[in-house]
Amino acid sequence: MISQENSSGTPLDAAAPAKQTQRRQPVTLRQVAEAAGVSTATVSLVVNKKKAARISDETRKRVRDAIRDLGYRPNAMAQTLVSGSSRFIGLVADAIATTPFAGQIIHGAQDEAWKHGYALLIANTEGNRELETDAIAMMLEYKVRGILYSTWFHRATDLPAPLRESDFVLVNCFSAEPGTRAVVPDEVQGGRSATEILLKHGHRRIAFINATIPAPAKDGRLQGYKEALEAEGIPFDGSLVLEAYPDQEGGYGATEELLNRDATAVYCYNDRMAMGLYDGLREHGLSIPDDIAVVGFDNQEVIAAHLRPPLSTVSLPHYELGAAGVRMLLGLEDAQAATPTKIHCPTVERNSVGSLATA
Amino acid sequence: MISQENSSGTPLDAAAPAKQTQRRQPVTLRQVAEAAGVSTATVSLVVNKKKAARISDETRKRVRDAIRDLGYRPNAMAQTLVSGSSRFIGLVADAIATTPFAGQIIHGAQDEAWKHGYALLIANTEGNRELETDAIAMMLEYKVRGILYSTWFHRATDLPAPLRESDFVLVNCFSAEPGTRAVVPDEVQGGRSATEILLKHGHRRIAFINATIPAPAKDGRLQGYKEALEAEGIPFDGSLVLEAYPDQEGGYGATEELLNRDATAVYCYNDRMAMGLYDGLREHGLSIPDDIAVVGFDNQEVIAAHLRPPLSTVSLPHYELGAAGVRMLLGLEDAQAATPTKIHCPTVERNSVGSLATA
DNA sequence: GAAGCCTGATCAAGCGTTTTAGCAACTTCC
DNA sequence: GGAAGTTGCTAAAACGCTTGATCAGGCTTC
Repeated sequence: MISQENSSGTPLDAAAPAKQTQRRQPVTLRQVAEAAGVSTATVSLVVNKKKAARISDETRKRVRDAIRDLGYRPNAMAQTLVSGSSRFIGLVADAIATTPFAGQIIHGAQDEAWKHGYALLIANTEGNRELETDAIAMMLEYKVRGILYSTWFHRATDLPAPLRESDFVLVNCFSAEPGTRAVVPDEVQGGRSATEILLKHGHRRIAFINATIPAPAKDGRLQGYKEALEAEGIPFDGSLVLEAYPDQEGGYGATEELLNRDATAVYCYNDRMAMGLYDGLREHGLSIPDDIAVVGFDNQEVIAAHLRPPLSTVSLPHYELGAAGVRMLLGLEDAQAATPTKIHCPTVERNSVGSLATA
Repeated sequence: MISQENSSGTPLDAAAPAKQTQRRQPVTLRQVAEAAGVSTATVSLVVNKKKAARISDETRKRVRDAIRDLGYRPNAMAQTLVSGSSRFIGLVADAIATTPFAGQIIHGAQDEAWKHGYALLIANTEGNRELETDAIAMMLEYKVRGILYSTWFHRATDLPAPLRESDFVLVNCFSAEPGTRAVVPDEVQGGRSATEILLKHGHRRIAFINATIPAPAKDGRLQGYKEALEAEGIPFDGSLVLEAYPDQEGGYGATEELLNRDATAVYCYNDRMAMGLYDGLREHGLSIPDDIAVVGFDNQEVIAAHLRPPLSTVSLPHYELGAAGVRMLLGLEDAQAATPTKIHCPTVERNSVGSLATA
């Protein structure tokens, strides 16, 4: 039986199954040094490829051989101890599993972090304040370089107190407090783009099914809709703006009302509403896009790309939000002084608006 | 301008924007000790609530006051250095953003890990072997307690070499290598359950649209289907088993063929196929569940719960997989010797099978 | 041939904890 | 009143690494 290198005494260890493979005690710098017949300082210099250091090729090789033979891996904890700050970036998210959005934020943040040699330390808090505080405390104890505080939908947020003890950037949310860096989707531009897709296809009477729930997205997307119409010289007609709960049932339920409006096209607050609307329209024997064109918002792949017909929509740039958050945290990207940095929402054109004729 | 506590010299620091709030240099044990007029040993004992330690209430209070006043936070890196192993569990995933599944594994793993005082260190590798190796190396350098290696769909996998240097558990995948611990969904039981939903509603002629792609799920779900029929004394009829690509288009495309089979119910390999099938059936003017009952598999919320009618399905227990993986890693749950531990797939009944009469 | 300069390496301090051994003072006990 | 305990606390080593200071020896240079 192999002895446990960790006998620190959690009762867990007692129950641990036999090791799947003999795992050696971790090899230290000192052992490498001894094996190579040099000092630990020398090994350290070789490992870290310090160009300033003067080490002969011969020694360098001896050290490298020893490292390889022993399977040495630096102890990042020890390194961090001396350097004072780790290569961690913390990411606290309020809903990792319940929506596909957080996943993309994580993905973007992780890619960007890795690019700069950082690893992500993730905490899922489900919006629970106490968990949040604990998570941030944990991150602070691990001396993270900074923290990304993210929400699954774009909204205002109160900062948890301990966040201030660290460098931080808000992702997909923002705070009223001055001087907080934040990165959010450009809802207004997104709304404009969504509307423009329809305008481009010649539609003039475009309905908008907005959400009932107050949110930056609700205001922004409506604002964008108005701007797009205005740019085309089409007067805004409030009767074309409906409201419904932003999910499939809401979209489905809005069908009747929509049909009263005599629109040739409709822009839905999100893809889920569009999915419900598809069902409603179909029940009325209407075909998309011939009888009515539809665009959504969010680009939830599993929905938008696979509806019949596939849904034109506008992407929420979650990946980019995560990546931009990391860049901002690392000071690679300037944060505007007062307002959150806005990330472009790209359009994704599919067949729900008709053949892709350009205006 | 506040001086940077981290002047370790990444060029990034130069560009860092002014701090959002004055952040003190981290407070150390020694400072607390000085403030309280005691030794660092005493502070450490108080912080760690060692019951064995004999500290007077008066001293204890002085120390606690100092901790509060100074806003002391232990340096986890230093703690790890002395204890030899961190409170991290690594999780490497091959597709964090592209599917909703990994999110749930993370969620389950994180909850369970937190419960035992561990934090999750996450790496998204998109299946890239090199990234995987790097990620595992990073985790080893941070002295993780162990590593969860997970895939987004249930499959066999080759172990990346460095994984063996750590304690590890495979999640949602398995290896041919003997003695590797793994936790996977119970596909056979899932297939049985899916079929049973339909049997329970009185169906006897049940079609199964299986996937074309080879996978444990393909075999297991078919096996379960057969078992369920057999238990009811219904002879297996191979002509009732179709195959299609496991997505919406596949399901849609299978409609015609399905209708030739004269089945009163159909069990789809996954929810996405069911979604496509819904469209196909509707185009034929058939109604669900009256003309034909449908069940899916996976319980992809955004689809299954919101189709019209909502889809009965079987859950892939991703949350449980993550949680069980952690428990197994910590030795809290026994791993069977030879085969992966199988996690139950619960059924989720909705209206796509008719009113919920019990057999 | 001494002063100075490279070159290639080592020494040793220090990062912030934990933890064991031990010390001083006080109490108890006979 | 001295041995034996008990109580409350501290000293110091150790964890694995980085890094500025230092050193030994050989080579130039005048």
